[in-house]
Amino acid sequence: MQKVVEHVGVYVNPGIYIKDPESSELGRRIISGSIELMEEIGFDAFTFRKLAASAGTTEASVYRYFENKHKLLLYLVAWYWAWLEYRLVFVTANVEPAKERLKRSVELLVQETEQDGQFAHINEIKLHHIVVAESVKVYLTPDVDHENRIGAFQRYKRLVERISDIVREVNPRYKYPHMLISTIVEGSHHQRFFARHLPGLTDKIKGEDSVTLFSVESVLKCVCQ
Amino acid sequence: MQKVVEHVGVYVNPGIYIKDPESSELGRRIISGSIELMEEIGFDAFTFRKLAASAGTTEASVYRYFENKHKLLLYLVAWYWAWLEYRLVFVTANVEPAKERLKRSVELLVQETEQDGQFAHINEIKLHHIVVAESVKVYLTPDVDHENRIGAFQRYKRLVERISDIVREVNPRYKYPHMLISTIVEGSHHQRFFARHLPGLTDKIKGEDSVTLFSVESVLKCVCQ
DNA sequence: TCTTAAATGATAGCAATACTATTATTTTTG
DNA sequence: CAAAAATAATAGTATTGCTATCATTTAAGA
Repeated sequence: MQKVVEHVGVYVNPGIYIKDPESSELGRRIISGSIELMEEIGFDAFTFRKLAASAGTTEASVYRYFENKHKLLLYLVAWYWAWLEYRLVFVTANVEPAKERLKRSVELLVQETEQDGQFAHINEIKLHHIVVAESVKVYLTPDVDHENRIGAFQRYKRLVERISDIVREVNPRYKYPHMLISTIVEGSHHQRFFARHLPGLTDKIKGEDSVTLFSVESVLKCVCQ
Repeated sequence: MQKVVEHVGVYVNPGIYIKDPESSELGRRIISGSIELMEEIGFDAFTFRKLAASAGTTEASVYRYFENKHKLLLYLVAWYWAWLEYRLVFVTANVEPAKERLKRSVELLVQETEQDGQFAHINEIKLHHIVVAESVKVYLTPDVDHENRIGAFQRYKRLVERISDIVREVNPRYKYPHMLISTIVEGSHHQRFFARHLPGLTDKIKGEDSVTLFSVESVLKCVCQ
């Protein structure tokens, strides 16, 4: 029997996995092992065979948890969104005015990640690297529509929805809240990647986190006035 | 011997291919065939074997033009950037003030593509779909740094540079011109994709091209004031 | 026009990948 | 402690990504 472990509010849609990796020691080893390995060699070179070897199990066992490596990436990214949403609650609680809440939300979305001690088997910093480098591959696939139907992007959509609500609070007449937020989120991933590999496509100013400053400034300029 | 065909200013860096596909009839068939096939089945399912079949040639012959399918995608995307840069010259020629030139440039970057009769073997509309759905895969790879060194992203970087120059003309004190432009370009791809598959992440208002309106409005708000 | 080189086609083959299946062994749990 | 569930061990298959070989066509130079 499978127990549903609802880990302090960070909870991933069951449609994504075959067997909940939080429900067993091997499952957690698969998750932590895949974060290590994928961060190191990238999604394309990542295989279940290599994962099994590095996590001390077999290919067949990994397949009992995830249909394929694409679903596993989906799981990692969905976990990341769930984790962000969970933290969003704390970051915005009792903050007034709405404009300040918006600022803090955007900072949460785009800032470089710090380790969160609560989840022993998840290295959040490496997971953030994976999200930056691979998360677009999660929806840029011919199966988007099907995966959307099974709720694979629920967590992402809800996060964007929540922050769009704050945008509307700040300026109810602003026409493109979802577009603005999803552009900033995806954009921050690209910009972090560009800063490392294609500096000609970004602006890195010494001594500041340019991505965060740019994101907050852009959102506020677009929404207010 | 290979002739270099510099097709009305749309010219791709030679480091990307083994043999210039513009230099032979088979080469052009490979390009047009790959645009058709890749648009239909997506980059991941696309293989040289399938391409050869649909273009009436053999796998081995395709390999004489491109090292692998990744390089072929690189070529298609680089061609697209070169084509955009070529059109940018016309769109901005003799336009004053700089703010109007910026507006038109952004429109060119983010608008849905129309067919250009000049290039018989290239379907620009389908190519734009490929760029929207697959172009991030071109740099989100462990080989970015190497490919950057061989000039694979030259065309993209130069396009962003040119428009950043216009931004600086409009407002010399604006701190993040490259970030702004590359965010808007990549963002427009995402938003077009979201509009089709994940509408919850975007805002589609009937009777308008929301992506273009949002992009122009955002750039002007960020740059001016 | 003949000769030679270059480009293409036809075919084969190989290592790696993405799975599936089978059976043996261990672990869990009622 | 028995039965069921989970995992390990191993094997196998179709597809992919790529290389190699050699025959044939096409183009180019003398």
